[in-house]
Amino acid sequence: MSNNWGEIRDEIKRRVLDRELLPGAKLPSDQELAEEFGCARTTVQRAMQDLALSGTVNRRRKGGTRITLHPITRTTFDIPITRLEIETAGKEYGYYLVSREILVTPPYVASSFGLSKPMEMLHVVALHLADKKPYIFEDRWIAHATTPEVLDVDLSRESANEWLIRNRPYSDCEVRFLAKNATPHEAELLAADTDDALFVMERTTWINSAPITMVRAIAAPGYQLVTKAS
Amino acid sequence: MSNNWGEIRDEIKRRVLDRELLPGAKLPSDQELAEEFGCARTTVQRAMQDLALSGTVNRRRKGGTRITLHPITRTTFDIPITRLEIETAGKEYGYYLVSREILVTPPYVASSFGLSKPMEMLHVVALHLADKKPYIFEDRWIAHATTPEVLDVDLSRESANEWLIRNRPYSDCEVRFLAKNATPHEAELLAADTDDALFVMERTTWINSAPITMVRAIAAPGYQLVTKAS
DNA sequence: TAGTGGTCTAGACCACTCA
DNA sequence: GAGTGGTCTAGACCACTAG
Repeated sequence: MSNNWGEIRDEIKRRVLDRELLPGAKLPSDQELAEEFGCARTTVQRAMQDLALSGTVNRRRKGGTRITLHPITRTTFDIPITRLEIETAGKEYGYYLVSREILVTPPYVASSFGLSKPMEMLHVVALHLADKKPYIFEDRWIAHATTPEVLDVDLSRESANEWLIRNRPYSDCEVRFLAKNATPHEAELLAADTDDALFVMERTTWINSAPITMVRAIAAPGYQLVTKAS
Repeated sequence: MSNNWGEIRDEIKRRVLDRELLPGAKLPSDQELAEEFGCARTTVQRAMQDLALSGTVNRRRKGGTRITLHPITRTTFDIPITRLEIETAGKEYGYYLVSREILVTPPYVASSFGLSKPMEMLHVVALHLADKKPYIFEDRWIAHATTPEVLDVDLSRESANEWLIRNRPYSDCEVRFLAKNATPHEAELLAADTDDALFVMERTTWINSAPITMVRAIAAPGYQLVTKAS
């Protein structure tokens, strides 16, 4: 007799792990499970909501609940502010503004925003340091047409990322992870060798389809993104 | 007067995007919001559950609900079966078993599993092809002590990944993303050049702390992982 | 210790979709 | 058309924690 939704979820998970329920198997209806567990249907619904969210089961009206046929690994990454990531690791944070200028967007930036024409944006290049060593190199474009106040910010003291997070929420965000060889310039800034494999995180954000910023964050050699999945 | 939870969620989100609610701002209690929106408290609770899950707000008993002070980008990746990923992209899937042998785990594998001592595992190397071109190179260790049936599977016809997914659910999974330079061997298999930057996805899975498998999937040059975030 | 969020119940109606 | 999941209500009690 389980009367909390977490126990019901765990019991269903156990049946999957113990192979009592195989991929594709159909579960009883919520109503029947409620009777089995001796609880209200709402409670079963809450457990099933969680299992559906984690990808364990698929639910369809009239079709019922089934164990996912082709399970996928669903991973969630929280990408923090770089300063907090470094400080949380117990290291000393450092920040260095490399350049700041208004330029016309090159094609790859415009296309990332989905713009049909190039436009002027604020281009900011900066370096984040952990214990005085290069950690992440940041190449950022900011649409000052959308956020004009950013032109008055002293970006040599505070990273554009932190200012934007406090002052410019976004409605949409696209994230890309990839690998690239270090250019001589990147190698120099990151204390790496030319052609070293570097891990790159790109993010583009919009507010109601108006561009806000696009950033390419290039990590120093050895960087890993780690997470636990369900 | 909103009486469905999605509308309430969207209205709160709108207030955040329009900067009517700033990071750190305290929201009225669920009870008060229920009166404002003219609905039951349960409905507000459902909306808030969603906002908390997406990282928009923080909720604490007695402390109330606040707009997240340091918003983070929370991204969710679904890592599918490679065959389905290729077929979904409308390409022809190919699979080639490179090697299969029982070996003692090298230190990096044992430590990834959290094992104190090395143990014998099945080591499988395979290549996934998209339209006859190398797509992902897979280097996998399978704990046949946990899953002895895998020794009888013909891994030249079916990838170990697909067999495991159908036959060996996991309770825990750790995922790592990183970049590495191609070794001569990897370069040859992936039709790349030695030292090309390659994107690597590593996954280690357990069932109730017993090791199942660890895989290092190395993608051909140009591979990107893309997702939309909230 | 009092306020706030988390959960459960019992019942109702609706929305989707399978047969 | 009927079965099943999704949502809403009104009320209750519990669990956590800020002041």
